[in-house]
Amino acid sequence: MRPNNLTIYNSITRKKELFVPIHPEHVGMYVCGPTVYGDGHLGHARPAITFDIVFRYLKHLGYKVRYVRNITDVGHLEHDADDGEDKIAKKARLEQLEPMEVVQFYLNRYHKAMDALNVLPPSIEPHASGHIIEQIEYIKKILESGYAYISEGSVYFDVPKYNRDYNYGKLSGRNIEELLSETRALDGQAEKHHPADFALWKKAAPEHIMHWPSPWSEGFPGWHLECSTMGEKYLGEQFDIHGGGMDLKFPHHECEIAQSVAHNHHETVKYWMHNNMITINGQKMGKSLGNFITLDEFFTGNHKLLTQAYSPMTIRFFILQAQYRSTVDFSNEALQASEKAYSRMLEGYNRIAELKPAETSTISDQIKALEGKCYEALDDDLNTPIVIAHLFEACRLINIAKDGQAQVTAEDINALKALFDTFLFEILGMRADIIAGESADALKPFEQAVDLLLEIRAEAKAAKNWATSDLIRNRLAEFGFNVKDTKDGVEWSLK
RNA sequence: GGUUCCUUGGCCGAGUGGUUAGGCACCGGUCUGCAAAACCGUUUACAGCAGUUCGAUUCUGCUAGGAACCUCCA
Repeated sequence: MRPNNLTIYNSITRKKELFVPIHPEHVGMYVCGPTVYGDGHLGHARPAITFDIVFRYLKHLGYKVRYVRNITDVGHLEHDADDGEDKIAKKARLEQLEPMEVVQFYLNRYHKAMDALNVLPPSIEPHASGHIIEQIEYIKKILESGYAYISEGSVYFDVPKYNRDYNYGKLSGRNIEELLSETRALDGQAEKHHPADFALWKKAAPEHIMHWPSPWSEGFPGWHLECSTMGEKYLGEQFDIHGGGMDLKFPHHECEIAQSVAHNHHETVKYWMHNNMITINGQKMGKSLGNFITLDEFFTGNHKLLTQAYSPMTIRFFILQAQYRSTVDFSNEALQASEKAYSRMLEGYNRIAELKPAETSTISDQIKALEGKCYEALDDDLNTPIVIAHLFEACRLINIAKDGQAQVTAEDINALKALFDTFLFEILGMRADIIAGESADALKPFEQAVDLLLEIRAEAKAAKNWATSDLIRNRLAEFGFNVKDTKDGVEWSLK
């Protein structure tokens, strides 16, 4: 194990804390996953990538990590026109599909997008629908402890009672008096004792197609419950990290805390981590505002707000160029800057192989310092933009070495290679192959044809036949090829 | 209205009580038959006002503008 200096910002204490796992060498991490009734959008990529970095870094440090990310496939209520009909059920009826078919369809697409973004699969990906029995047992225990009540076949969490014994609002900084005065009157509130009470079990309306038997009614679990239940089932009564988007702080995570305290009489989570939002024109990208762009649309460029397609690695790099607790604003300009930046970094990385080792080094101190600086940045609450800045510094050193402005030893070259392999590829999870896109084998004949044309051009150039050489270069440019004359000969790339 | 938070140069984005973040763009240079590309170098900041301080972009207060949450949401 590496010595652990990792500090993370704990949302519940509102400060950076040294990360000390509950069980030495093991880490339990739970992250709120997607609701699979639609395609994932750019906003969904943020927590996936953020906690992918946490997962990768903890593993790199030598911890045995169990990472649980749930799939919400039941239980999200809607309060508006459809009177609490489950969202997934609604969509299923709309499309005349089985609810589970909808879930599977979008889940497959979600996995595909995550794979493209090089997000590692979590250790366990439990479905809410597969844990109805556990959720019912969980409710029973809360009822036994007296923090819930039954009303008209539904079970509600008794927030005022809980708040007398504990502190409801601890995470989000709210207090119950405000909630009393501020909570709006919503449909179906009559069966609640207090407006702030929330459902643990909801009796299903007759037209509701996703429901399960329970001691209280034929119905479905409340939407905060799955995370408490599955987190405890797979990670225990106490675990290290719980993550999710900032928009889930209240009420979702607040309710989770209340549920688990009512259930276990102590808190479950040691470190709460929340990623910030991705904005578009300064506003949160999301379903309710209808201003989201799906990941597939980014990959294909098929959206009116996009001026081009962006590769998954461009998206990943873009997200990593901001610290996870800051909002990050989407724009074509910003994405294009990321695309160029990452391509430049890869060029730097590829240039390492071309470096000629010398006997002595003029920049070995600077090269050696970079590793420690990268660890320092990661240890400071996963400051990925700083890691990237240091990697650009490495690129600069590689370039001046390549240019002959500095000398490097074989040891330096290995250190540079290791720096990229560890930080860029292993921990930041970037891939080197993604820019090229198409599979190399399929492109081989085309590459050979281009090489042939450039050979002819080289001969023309040697004969000072500029007309021919320029014709080849200019026509290739029209077809979308960049031709570069370098000291070491001609290079080309597809734009 | 309440809770929490933000405002950094042309753009995106780090960070700090005094010392260059980084990227993109711009400009200058190197290279080149020319060009492009590449590489090197460099310029433009900390919303406004007041206070604390030897010194504030960084701390405090006020003002202006913006965001998230309070309803499903990553």
